[in-house]
Amino acid sequence: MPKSKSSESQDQATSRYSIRAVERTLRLLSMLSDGKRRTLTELSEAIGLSSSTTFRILVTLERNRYVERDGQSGYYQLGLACLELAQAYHIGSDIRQAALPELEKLRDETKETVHLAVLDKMEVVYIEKLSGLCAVQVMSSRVGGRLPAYCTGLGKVLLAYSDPQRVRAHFEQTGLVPYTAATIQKVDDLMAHLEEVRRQGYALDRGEHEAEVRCVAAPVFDGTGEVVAAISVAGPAGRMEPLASRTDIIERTLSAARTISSRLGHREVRQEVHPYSSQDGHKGRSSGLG
Amino acid sequence: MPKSKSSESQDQATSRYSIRAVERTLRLLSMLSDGKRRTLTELSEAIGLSSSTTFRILVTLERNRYVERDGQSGYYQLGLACLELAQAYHIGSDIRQAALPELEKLRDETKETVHLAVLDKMEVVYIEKLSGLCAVQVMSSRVGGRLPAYCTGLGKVLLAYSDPQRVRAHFEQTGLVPYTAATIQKVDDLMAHLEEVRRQGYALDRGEHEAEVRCVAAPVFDGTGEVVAAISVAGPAGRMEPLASRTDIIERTLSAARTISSRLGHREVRQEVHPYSSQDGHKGRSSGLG
DNA sequence: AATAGTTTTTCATACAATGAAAAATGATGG
DNA sequence: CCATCATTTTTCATTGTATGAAAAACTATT
Repeated sequence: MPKSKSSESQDQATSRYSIRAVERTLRLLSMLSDGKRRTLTELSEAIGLSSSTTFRILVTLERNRYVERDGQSGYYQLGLACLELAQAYHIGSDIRQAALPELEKLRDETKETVHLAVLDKMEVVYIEKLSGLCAVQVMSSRVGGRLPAYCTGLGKVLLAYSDPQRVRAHFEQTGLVPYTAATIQKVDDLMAHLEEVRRQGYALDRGEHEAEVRCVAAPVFDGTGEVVAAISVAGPAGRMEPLASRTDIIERTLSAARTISSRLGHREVRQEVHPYSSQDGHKGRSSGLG
Repeated sequence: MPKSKSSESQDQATSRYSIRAVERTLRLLSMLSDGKRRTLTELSEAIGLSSSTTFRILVTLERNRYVERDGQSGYYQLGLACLELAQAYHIGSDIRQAALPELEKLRDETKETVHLAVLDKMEVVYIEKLSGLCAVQVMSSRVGGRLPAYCTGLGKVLLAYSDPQRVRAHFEQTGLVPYTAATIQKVDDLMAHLEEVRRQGYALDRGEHEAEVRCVAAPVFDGTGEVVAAISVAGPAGRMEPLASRTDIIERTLSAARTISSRLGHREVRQEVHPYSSQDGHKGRSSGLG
């Protein structure tokens, strides 16, 4: 058997104060975060640690219900404690607290699926999802799930209020993977589009990630004027088309976003629809937009 | 005798293979699981470690998004990674997968809130919740949340199929805290009630935890014949009363539970009657209705 | 500006985490 | 049924790393 050729120098930027054992543990957890079951051997090979060390980490996690074993088969998977953490995250999240009532209202008004999301490492992470009242659900989104930012309404809004330099640098490095015919594929196009989104104050998604999905997304500001989240209304093309003309949906989405923002302490200095002569191109300060 | 003469005073039952640093980390996480924000000092005092150690744990968690800091205020709270873990837990959970379609059907049929839960350490942990279609929600249940088992429909079902010895021993030690006038308060009463629940094949809750809530719960079996979960339909007293006469709801709940069980490989034949206390079939049989 | 209360950093040391390898367990199949 | 292989648990010696103490850098609060 070939000794795991995977470079164990993978510990890379282990920052000055982080604890190795803990770091390894968290890596193991995130390794299990695809929901697949794995054996000890698989895990220890994947993470590049000896089976004894991996075993001890797993024992510790198991004792605390972060992983559980599938009966006698010996397969490991995530455990109950993970659910409890998520609940706690939700309880502690101002943003979600502030948004929930508005999201419900928005869902009831539009009958479509509404989302709340934040940006992390240039990806969209869904914080909340309220499924639409009509018929079948086809949205692939999940609370806690990640999607690329550049091809979703939520993501584009969030990117639009991020530092353009960083955005460009990131996507020039990673590239823009096309999911549908509508996916933006060139970084230049993306940057131009983001500027427009910022000018408009909202983003539209015309099936850039899932061909049949259309969506309207708007930014949520906090007390410091930063964009901390975004909300969206999404539905099948059939009901949302033509998107730009559904000013009712756009208006309601923007309105909900404004309400949530104000609940987070955001003072509307001016309307967000203003020319683009910013002093500071850095963080998305709404006052700096004008 | 193992040579463990070491004083494991503080770290209590640290099992043979668990890793101290990891154990501490997980305790810190569960400490944050009430959603409250805390400072480093608060946390280090609460967990009984030096501020430097606590700091290093937190740094490691933060790097991996398991905790985040509330701006400059320095307050720590759970982070995004927690959400992702929960999503992964759901994906990997057979039980939830098997149950979801039936739960949706049950919700639509009854218009009430339906739950899926498992037992952990004599507590009910909610795995899934689908809110009722009618009006206001008053249920305090949350996915990932815990409630005492002895005063909820789900809990009573799950206890009814657990080892009575253990159940009795546990509650004799912890006692039965009364939440409402209807809460069972004596262990003997509880045990007698559980036996009945088992005979019936389902449990009713007449406001034993929340005065205004009524609920019907039924067990879910897996391929080995074990009860691995329970489902319930719950709603306000006004709509559910008189509970025992709502045979429609009871029937539908039992039926859904049977379908889920069979999807988990449970064979309906009454083969695996547990050795002790072998009354009549404790399967989801409907003879005991009314 | 001075003080008190935090959070970060440094540092020396003990001991806890680690990999290797041996023992136990379990699966396969001839 | 035993022999073979694969995987999981346990043991063990070693070192490196996690740790508490204490000092330094910050932040309020007055």
